Amino acid sequence: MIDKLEFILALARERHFGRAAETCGVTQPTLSAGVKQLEEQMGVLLVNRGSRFQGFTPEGQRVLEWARRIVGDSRTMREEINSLRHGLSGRLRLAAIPTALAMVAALTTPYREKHPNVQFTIYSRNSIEVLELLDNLEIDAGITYVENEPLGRVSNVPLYREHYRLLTSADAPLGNRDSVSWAEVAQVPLCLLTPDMQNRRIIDRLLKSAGGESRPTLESDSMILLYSHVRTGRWASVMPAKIADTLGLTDAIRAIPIIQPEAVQTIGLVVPAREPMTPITAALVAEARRVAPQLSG
Amino acid sequence: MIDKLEFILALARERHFGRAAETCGVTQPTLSAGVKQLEEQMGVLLVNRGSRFQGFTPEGQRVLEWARRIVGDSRTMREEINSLRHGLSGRLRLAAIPTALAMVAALTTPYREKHPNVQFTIYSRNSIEVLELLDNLEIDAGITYVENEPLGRVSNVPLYREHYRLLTSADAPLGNRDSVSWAEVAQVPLCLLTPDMQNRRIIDRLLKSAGGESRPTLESDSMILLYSHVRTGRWASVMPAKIADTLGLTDAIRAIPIIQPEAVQTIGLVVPAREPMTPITAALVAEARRVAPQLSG
DNA sequence: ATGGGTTGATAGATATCTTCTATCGATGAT
DNA sequence: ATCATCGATAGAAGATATCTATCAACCCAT
Repeated sequence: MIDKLEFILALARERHFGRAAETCGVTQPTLSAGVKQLEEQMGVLLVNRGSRFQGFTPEGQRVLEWARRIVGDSRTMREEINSLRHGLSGRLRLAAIPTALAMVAALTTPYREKHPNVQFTIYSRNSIEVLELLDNLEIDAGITYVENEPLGRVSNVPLYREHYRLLTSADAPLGNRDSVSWAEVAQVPLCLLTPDMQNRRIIDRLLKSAGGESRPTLESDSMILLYSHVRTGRWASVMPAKIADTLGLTDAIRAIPIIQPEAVQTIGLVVPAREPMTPITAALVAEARRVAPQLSG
Repeated sequence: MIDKLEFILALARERHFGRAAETCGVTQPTLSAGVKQLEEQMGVLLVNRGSRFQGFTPEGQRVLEWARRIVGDSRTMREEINSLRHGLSGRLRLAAIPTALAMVAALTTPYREKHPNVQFTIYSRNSIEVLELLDNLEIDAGITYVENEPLGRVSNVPLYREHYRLLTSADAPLGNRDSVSWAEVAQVPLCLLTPDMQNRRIIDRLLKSAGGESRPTLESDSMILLYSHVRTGRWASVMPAKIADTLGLTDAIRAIPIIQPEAVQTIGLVVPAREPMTPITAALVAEARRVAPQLSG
């Protein structure tokens, strides 16, 4: 039965019978039959079909909610029993927004020292995708903004606060300043993240409320790409202080605090709002609580 | 998979492979094989066996906890989907302590008017058994004391407060009084519930703290039996005011308030502490919240 | 000790269910 | 009109599950 519920989960994320079947490691007829069997047991159609997947019926959506929960619980149970025998082991799947990638190591490093048998898989995703992956049980935890856009069915542990810096060459127009305003930043051609990233939306909002407009010369979904452009000394960007520090800058590049307003965004760990958590996730939450005071600033 | 978890639940309540199998509607080898399969999947022994059932291993106890949850959720899901189609229908299973039996009708009657397709099964059990039945998913809700002995993993809705009366013939020693003390009651030969009932333990405690001792002439686990003895005019008992009122007394029998101390016990509805509840249970909780103010006194 | 009763495990046969491959019909795009 | 895509269906092969029958260990009483 639980495996049929996994079919529903796969179908929800793939929205396609064939692909859903593939991710479940079965053929498409098998998945079709599984869904159909669920429908017979429930006595209701769960999926609207018309020669292709057309979403879930209202009943299907409720079953989907339950499936998330039941499948999640059954995995947590297995993990818990496993931990009782072999200590903490398995794989911790994590997704972080690009601007937070640099600080993930502050979490994984002490974690690994305590639990050397846990392996990590870490995805770089935008904040919406992080929540989707969490919903679909494809990751155990996410790292994203915790106080802006709605989070949904998760609980969170604040980790640190993001302060913004103008990264620019020392000999560029604003290069000699000790601080700049958002209004001034709005005048500079910038390299920014793509608009699907919440960081970009935050910066757009700040620029707009300072009377400016966001007209980035260059967009990318990769911080590495933005950073490598800035390093040439010919481009400028707005980045969180923490990532600028981590990446390290040449002498010729300056990271100038942006004030007026002094904008701050909290980044935190998000985990499914369900008790109990898997032991692997619980240990990550504990670690997050431990390191948060050291990171904050 | 879920059906195997049901085997674990059945085994926990029956503590016997054969009987557990029977309640699951399978043969004993089938249940044995199911448990064994779970053990193989988990990689741990779940049940201590030595030619007979000897309880669960620590891992087995964890699996049992998860099984309660997962099986409960899967039933709730089915019920919820069913309610979406057919409105509220199915069976509401309830257990109440004997002293509360008389007031169950105050709950079931308005419930039935709103949801005529729901059928009821109502057990009379002691307070400990009520909680066990709840744990084992054998009932949807219980009615018992909510503030004395520990309740465990349940949430509760207070329903009314139990006040005690001495039921005795008008021409018996204390029969002409308007109120009596617990110390006085302790001198009277009483008909009381058996000591496995929390009501009896409460009364024993009250008698003892008034310097008396509990030496009931007659014990029974049935309120009907106690009541029928009192009605003869030759026996006395201590009962909650509510049940005395409901049963109705002859002219010759008086229900005398017992004061010093004026002892009060809260009775409430208890349901599994898990969200969401089955629609049938949720409706009962709503009903309980509605009628509680009218009952309290 | 010993025999009867009880308990859970095991063996083997049968039935059921599951999953696969192959193919079809419907739909939508070009 | 043609082609490609998608999900449903049919049929066969394989895997599982469940049953009956029986066994071995154990408990208890004599």
